[in-house]
Amino acid sequence: MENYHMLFGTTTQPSSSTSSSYNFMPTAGTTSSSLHGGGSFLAELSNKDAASPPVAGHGESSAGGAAEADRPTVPAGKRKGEKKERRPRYAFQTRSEVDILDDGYRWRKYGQKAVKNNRFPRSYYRCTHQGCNVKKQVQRLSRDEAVVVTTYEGTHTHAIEKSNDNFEHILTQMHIYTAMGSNFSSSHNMFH
DNA sequence: CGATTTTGACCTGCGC
DNA sequence: GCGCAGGTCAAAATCG
Repeated sequence: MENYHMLFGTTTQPSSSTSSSYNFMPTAGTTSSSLHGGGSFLAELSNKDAASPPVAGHGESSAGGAAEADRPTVPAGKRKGEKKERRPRYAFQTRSEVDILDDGYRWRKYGQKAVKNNRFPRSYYRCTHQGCNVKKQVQRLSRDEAVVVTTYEGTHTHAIEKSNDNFEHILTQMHIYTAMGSNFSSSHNMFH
């Protein structure tokens, strides 16, 4: 059914090249102002402890979920002590008409859930590359449906297979704002 | 035929 | 302790 694949060409805005504008989220909270939507999102990011849940993330698939036929007695996740390296989190705000931005990587959608503060559902994507546990979540602001917030979790360990426009270029340079709960010392200034 | 998407169910963490 | 919110997985369906 969905046939919309690429991209910014359609549209009403001939704009230049890619048209989308990239805006990094300010840590200062300029957007908070009195908006609940924006504030909420920021608060969540900074509030998250990123303790890395032992849930089935890697290692063995194990029975994370409950199969309808069998009731797993195994509680998902029991690894205690395992810390695993922390996953860097990058949040980007993009202005686009489509939620799915092609950054050059292959993403497989693995879930969609609606958030409370947003009328639009949040989509969860995962890198299909083997060994690349990078996750990406896309969320659209109900306040500004034109604004799409993309949050990247982890870092790609493989090179981009697609050399789209300069998107990758920008993405590569986008590693600026890090929304983490324990590792965000430097990089305070977007422009160093 | 394979890969990917879609939807529902289920689990975990936190708050109260 | 229960409920809410968010996040993930799994099976089925669909597209190419």
